[in-house]
Amino acid sequence: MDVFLALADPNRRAMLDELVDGEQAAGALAKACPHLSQPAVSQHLKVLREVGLVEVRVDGQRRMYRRQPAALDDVDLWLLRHRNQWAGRLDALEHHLVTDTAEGIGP
Amino acid sequence: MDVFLALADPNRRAMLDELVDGEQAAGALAKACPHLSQPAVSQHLKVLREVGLVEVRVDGQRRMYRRQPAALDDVDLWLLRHRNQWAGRLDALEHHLVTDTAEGIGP
DNA sequence: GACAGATATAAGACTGTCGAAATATAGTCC
DNA sequence: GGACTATATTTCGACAGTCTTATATCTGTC
Repeated sequence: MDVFLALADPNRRAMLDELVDGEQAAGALAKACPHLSQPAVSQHLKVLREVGLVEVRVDGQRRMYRRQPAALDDVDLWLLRHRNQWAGRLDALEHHLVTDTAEGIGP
Repeated sequence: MDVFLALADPNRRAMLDELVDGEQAAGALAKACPHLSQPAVSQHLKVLREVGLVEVRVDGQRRMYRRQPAALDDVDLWLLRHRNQWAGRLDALEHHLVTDTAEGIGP
């Protein structure tokens, strides 16, 4: 299993999304994915761990997970080569960004 | 099948890599993947077509394929949110880039 | 040490994907 | 129209990934 394959699963991407705001306990992540059982979440976390996308910190009886963005370097490198029209496409990209996340940024 | 899943296959990524320098006929792509049969290549091209990563142009009895980088926007958007330490990580990224591709750039 | 909570692991069924072989379609040349 | 080339599609078997249920492990509390 490599990083690309790990990111191919929507549930795993959603779990990484949950971690954007900071570290979370495995249980909290499980509650954030109500359509998944606890073992399913644990298995996904194992995959994310194995490819280096997350790291764990033991805190009492909880395991706190945090992202490890360095693991995305491979994906970044690949994308950079396939995005050599960067300058031309940045506008559309930025437009998407603003449109999609504006409601979460206001005062 | 979505873009993330399409990119999860190393053969499909290799085929997109082949297209970086410009459009290629399906046959040329098949020859670039000697470990794959012609039907296998055709199936991968179908997947890439369906998710919008490539487009076809009919030229006589050949089908010329070219990349469609706009289809990578979803991936870009996702990565941007997971790379908010950009400034801090750019150095490492650039270092990788230079190290990995230097031999192909020289005078 | 027994118990409860949080998380991980094991085992099995199900599903989807990959690749090969055979076949079909479409264009070109004679 | 027939032979030939290039590409696509279909069918099938094998394998890998994902989910569920049941069980194990570890930690803190009484």
